[in-house]
Amino acid sequence: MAAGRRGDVHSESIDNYLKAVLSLGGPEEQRVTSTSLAERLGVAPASVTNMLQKLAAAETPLVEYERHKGVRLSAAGRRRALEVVRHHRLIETFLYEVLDYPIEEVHEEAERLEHFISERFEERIAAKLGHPKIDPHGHSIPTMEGEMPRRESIVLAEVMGVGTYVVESVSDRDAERLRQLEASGITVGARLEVRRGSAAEGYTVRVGRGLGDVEVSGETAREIRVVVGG
Amino acid sequence: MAAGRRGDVHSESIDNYLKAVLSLGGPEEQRVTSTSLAERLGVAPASVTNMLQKLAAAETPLVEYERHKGVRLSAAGRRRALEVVRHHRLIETFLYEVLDYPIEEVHEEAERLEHFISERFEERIAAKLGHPKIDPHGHSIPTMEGEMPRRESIVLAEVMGVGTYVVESVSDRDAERLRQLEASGITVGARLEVRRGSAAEGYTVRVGRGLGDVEVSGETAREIRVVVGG
DNA sequence: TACCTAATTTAGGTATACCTAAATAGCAAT
DNA sequence: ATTGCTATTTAGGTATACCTAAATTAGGTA
Ligand SMILES: [Mn+2]
Ligand SMILES: [Mn+2]
Ligand SMILES: [Mn+2]
Ligand SMILES: [Mn+2]
Repeated sequence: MAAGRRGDVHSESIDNYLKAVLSLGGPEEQRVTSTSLAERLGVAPASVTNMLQKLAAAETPLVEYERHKGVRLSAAGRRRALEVVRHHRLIETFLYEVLDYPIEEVHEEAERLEHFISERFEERIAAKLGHPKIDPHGHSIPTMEGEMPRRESIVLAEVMGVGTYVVESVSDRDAERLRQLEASGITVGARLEVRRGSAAEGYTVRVGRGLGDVEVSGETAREIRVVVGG
Repeated sequence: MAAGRRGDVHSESIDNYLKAVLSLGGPEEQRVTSTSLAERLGVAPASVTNMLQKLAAAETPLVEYERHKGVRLSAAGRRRALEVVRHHRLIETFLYEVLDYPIEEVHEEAERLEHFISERFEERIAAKLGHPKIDPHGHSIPTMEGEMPRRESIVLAEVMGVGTYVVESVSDRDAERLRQLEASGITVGARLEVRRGSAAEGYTVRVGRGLGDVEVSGETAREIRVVVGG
């Protein structure tokens, strides 16, 4: 069978490709390479090429693809990607707020469920949560209309020299890292006083009104976004 | 790849076959024919044969299969089937109680999500609901240990002559029927006064302390279970 | 016992989403 | 302009879960 006449050609796999293109393309929506997609999705590069060609050739193309030049999302592709991200972040918020999940467990569950909930489910949990704008990791939740509010913040790894910041968001990707950050108090909204460091050497920060200093590796600093002040 | 060494060979499809065998086999766990499975699952009989042979040939067989003689669940198959039924019924209860779904919409959503929630999700919604024993349609929720409490009740279609009954459960399978039953007050716990009828001709019943009589087709009567008294 | 029919199984396909290995294309340094 | 390497694509497979059409079988009937 031809999978559905009216553009509703979704699948868990396709959804994940679209999300990956959205995320790797960044705010400027740059073209994304097959290799980076392969790495992100944990599949072989050849599989990516295949899928991209399929997505580009669909009745309603989900990506714009040019051989050897990477892809970007089409309008339809972006719409679906944002819909799935909305699901993901609403589910995370719901698991955290309503079902009392530990913060580091919400991502994995949301990563699966995001593809299978109905519009009704989405609407109901949004209502139950009071139409939240931010998820438990500090990320913007796209609106029902498919708008993703942009927020101004910088990656901690870009910070040079001392200063005081507030944690805007923390990557949800690595549960173990999240657990450690949680343990040292580096959570959304926390005050961070950078004492010294750089992306190359890592940072020494003081958290909240804590007494001791905390070490943050350069790698971890790349997963934390902050805003100036505090 | 070989799908998983340790018996964890589940998939949405397999889960649905196991549930169907459980349900069609009845309390006596009779052998179930390919044809009835094909009908229930909406697939071709040949597809059923294929799947049954696969399930029977697995490292840990999920069914006992004999050519031309139907199947029954193995211990492992029954365990998984009951696990999925537990998911289904907990999800329905959750959607109904916590997310305020209309009763006739819970089944379809549960039918999908039952395959994708984690053990943690199961545990958390069970806790949130106070470890319920009955779902919104009046069906027993299997325990965490895989026990399904048996309840004594009869199908309304088996009722002969007049009498008073209480609705124990209503099939969740057909949303439209459920909406109509809801509208005429035939819901779990309702008092039913059977005025006349039979499975062949349908029934005339008085509901609760309602004044008017309600007609229930023989077909619908097969989807309602009642207990004597009220 | 031979026959008939309905249920079931076998055989041969399709589509999705992967994979490995073998081309090929882009591009940068000689 | 070549060379050489890496990124990417093509070609050819695998596994799952379906399907249709063509056997085959189990039972019951004549
Ligand atoms: Mn997440
Ligand atoms: Mn996902
Ligand atoms: Mn149900
Ligand atoms: Mn299901």
